[in-house]
Parts: sequence; structure tokens; C-alpha cells
Amino acid sequence: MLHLKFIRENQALLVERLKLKNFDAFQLISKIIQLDDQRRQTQNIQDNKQAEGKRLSGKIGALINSGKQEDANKSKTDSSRLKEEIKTLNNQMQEISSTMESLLIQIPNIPHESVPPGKGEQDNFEERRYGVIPELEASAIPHWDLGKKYDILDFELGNKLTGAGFPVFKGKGAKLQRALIQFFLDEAIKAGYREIIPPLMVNEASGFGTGQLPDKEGQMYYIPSENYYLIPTSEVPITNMYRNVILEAKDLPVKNTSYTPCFRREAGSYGKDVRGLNRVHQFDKVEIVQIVHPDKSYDCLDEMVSHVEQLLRKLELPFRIMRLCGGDISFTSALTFDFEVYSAAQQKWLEVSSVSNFEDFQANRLKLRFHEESGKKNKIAHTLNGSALALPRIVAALLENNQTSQGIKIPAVLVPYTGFKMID
RNA sequence: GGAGAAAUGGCAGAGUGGUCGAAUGCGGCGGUCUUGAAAACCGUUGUCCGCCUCGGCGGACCGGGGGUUCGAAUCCCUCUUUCUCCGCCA
Repeated sequence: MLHLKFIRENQALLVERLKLKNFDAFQLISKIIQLDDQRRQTQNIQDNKQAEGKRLSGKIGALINSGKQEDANKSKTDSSRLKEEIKTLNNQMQEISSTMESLLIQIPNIPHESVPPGKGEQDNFEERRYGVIPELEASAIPHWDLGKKYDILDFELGNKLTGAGFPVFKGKGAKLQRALIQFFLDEAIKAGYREIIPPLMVNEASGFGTGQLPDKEGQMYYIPSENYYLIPTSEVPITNMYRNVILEAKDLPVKNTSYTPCFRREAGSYGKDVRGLNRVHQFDKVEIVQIVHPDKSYDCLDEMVSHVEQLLRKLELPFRIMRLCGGDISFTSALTFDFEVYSAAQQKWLEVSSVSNFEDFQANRLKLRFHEESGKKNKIAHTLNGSALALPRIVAALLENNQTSQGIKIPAVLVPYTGFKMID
């Protein structure tokens, strides 16, 4: 959510910049400013009436104390009348505010100036590429077949237990999952992140705080009996830890990391893109989240990008980094880099990480602020997050790219975690 | 699951209808004293919104929501959370 003050002061600029996200904000913004004017006007009247009411109440008290009951009764009538007026005004205020809020949350974040124009993923800009795309033998097979061949990954069993999109990992497949999680967490901790294990269900307020609610209910699993949502990413609980929090400038940056399973309904997905591990309803992910000083957020974004880059290099996976264009970047993000690994048997790039700077968009909605120094006004912090990393597509690429006639080779960096060098 | 108690500023903790955004203590910040520090003393110390002649002025907030009253931290209703006791349990 953008700050009202910013919207008021940068109306034209905002409309212009949001065109990059293919969003026409003109009507919305005009309406918001009009409502805000109304709100201010109403508040002014209400404040004055309330001040008058306060004075009157004090007077009544004094009159009663000095025994002037009749004068007091007369003032009581005035006061009652005032109260009615205030109540009406207050109702108006609430209505205006809630309408304004519902409009405010419809405006997307402003894209950073380096965001390239474009309509969709085909227009994303490739920043750089690393690694060599392996030449597989003619007998190479995709990961869903490899999973069956080595009995490490079972989609049919998941289907029996739950339904489509809930894979079962077995034996060395399960161990590989655990190894990756451990490796990612260790690397994050080495990079200065604090590990958190959050709840896997969140309430409505948290869903709202990070922008899943309202409107995106359909993407989350919902527990009606408790009114809870299964988290689609640990970003939700980890970021909401700081909802309504005022930090000290000296505590920044705040760096948290968390491994959790993630649950996504992915309603409406179908076709070959969702085969195997490419898209599932439950998957594991290690997330990194930072809360930083506004002056530093783009340096932090670089730092996070390079962290993810190092992970992929250590796993010896070929990857490319994409700077998302205006049409593909998310509603909440100012600048996003996607990481894609090459899955050699499927012969396609798979998105494994998305690293974003939200600037103050998320923090504003969360009311996440910090004290610049004593005596100065509090400021909205900047937030960033990134996957480091999401497991399923990493596993898909590792299995496919490292397959040999002897079995699947485990990258050297993971061997201390798996305890084996080959899946065979 | 049953019974009872409670929720106040960064923390502790007063306040049971008006003069209370709220005593006091601790902590924080600034100062006096000191070669420096400690102690002592003095001052200051929440968030949000609006107005403005940028010095100020007004309003809201005592767990959330609603009500009673001219007036609510204080009374009533409701929700949430915490604590104690009992039961159940990994």
C-alpha cells in the first residue's frame, strides 16, 4: 500500500510510472484524493465539536459542584445535541476511511526506474547467465521418471494419500530434501540471518498484512473452523512478526530466515508446465527476509541476489537471472529478480527464486516503522524477501542434470549433508 | 473441556465516574557536578490524525468492539489473550 501523503504529492508522477505495470491509476487516485479531502473536512468539523463537548462537560461538572443544577441541566441538553452530531460525523468518517482504504490497496507499488517495459515474461531482461548446460545422453529422462526409476519420488502415492500435487519423497529422495533444507539454512545463517520456525497457519490479520488478503483467498488453503490460512510462503508469518512494530534504527537491518513447507492451491493451473515437481500444492522452501533502512534497500537487494547466486553456483546448476519487466513484476514489488535453473531433460528454464525489494509498500500496510534517532519522526522501513531456495524445481534440475548411466550424482557441497554421493 | 482471576505508557505498577494521556519507580535521552566515570540532583521521555502565521493549536488512543452517561481507564455487554486450579494429553 502506498502512503496517502505520497499519493497526494506525486499524483502525476504516480500515474505515469504505473503505466509501466500496465495499470491506469488516474481514476483511482482522483477518487482517493477526493475522499481524503472529504475526510479532512469532516475531521475538522468533528474535532471542533468534540473540543466544544469537552469544554461543556467540564462546565457541567463545575456547575453541579457549585449547586447550580438548573444551569447544568441546560448545558446537558446542549451537550446531548452535540453528541448526536458527533456520532453522525463519526459514522461518515468511518465510511469515508474504509472506502478510501479499499481503493488504496488497489494501487500497485511503483516500479523502480530500472524495471524494463514489457507485457509479460517474454519481455523480462536477462541480467546474466552462469554455468554450462549439460549434454545429456540420449537415454536421459525427466525427473518424474527418474523418481520412479530410483524409487525416491512418488506422485501416485501422494495422490492416494491426499490428491494431485502432493508428492511423496522416499529413501534417498527424502534425505536429499532434508540435505537441501539444511544446506540452505546453514548458508543463510552464515550470511547473518537468524533462523525462525513460525506457525504454518496464520490468521486473517497476517494475511492482510502481507497482501494475500483480500482478493487472493483462492490461492491459500483455508481452515474454516478456526478462520486460519495455511501459509503459501513463510514470508507471511516472518514479515508479520513486525506488524505494528517500531524498531530502533540501530537494530537495522533485521535479517530473518525460515524453512517451512508452503501450501498453494494453484487453482486453475494445468497442462505440461505443472507436470512432476514443476508445480505442486505442498513444497519446501527456505526464505530470507530483510527489514532495512530506506537508504540501503537497493544495496540489500544486491546482497540477497548474490546470496542466492552463490547457492546455485555451489549446487553447480546452470542458471540465469532475470530482471522482471513491468508486466511481469508483482503488484507489491518495486524491483524483482527471478532466478531460473535449466532443467536439462525437460529442456526448459524453471523459476526457483524470486528476490524482491518492496520498498515501503509492504511496511506501510504493516505499519512497520523505525526510530531514526530520538526526537525525530518515525519512518516507514523497507522490506525485501527472496527464496533461498524453493526445493521442488531445484530437485527436478539436480535429478535431471546429474543423471548418468550409473545413477544420479549428488553435488559435492551436499554430500556432507546426504551422506551419499550417488542415488542409484 | 470445567471453575476462578486479570489485561493501564519501553518495563514494573497506582488509579472505581469530572480537574487523567494518566501518580510513582526503573529504564532511555539531555544537563549540573567531576580530570573522567559512578552516585546525587534538575529537566525530558508514547502513537496516530487534522489545522496552521511552522512557534504552536485541536482531536483520538488505558487488550479489540459495542453500550450507559452531559462526562468513562473507571460502570454494563461482548470478543480476544494471559495467569491459577481441576480434567485430558504428545
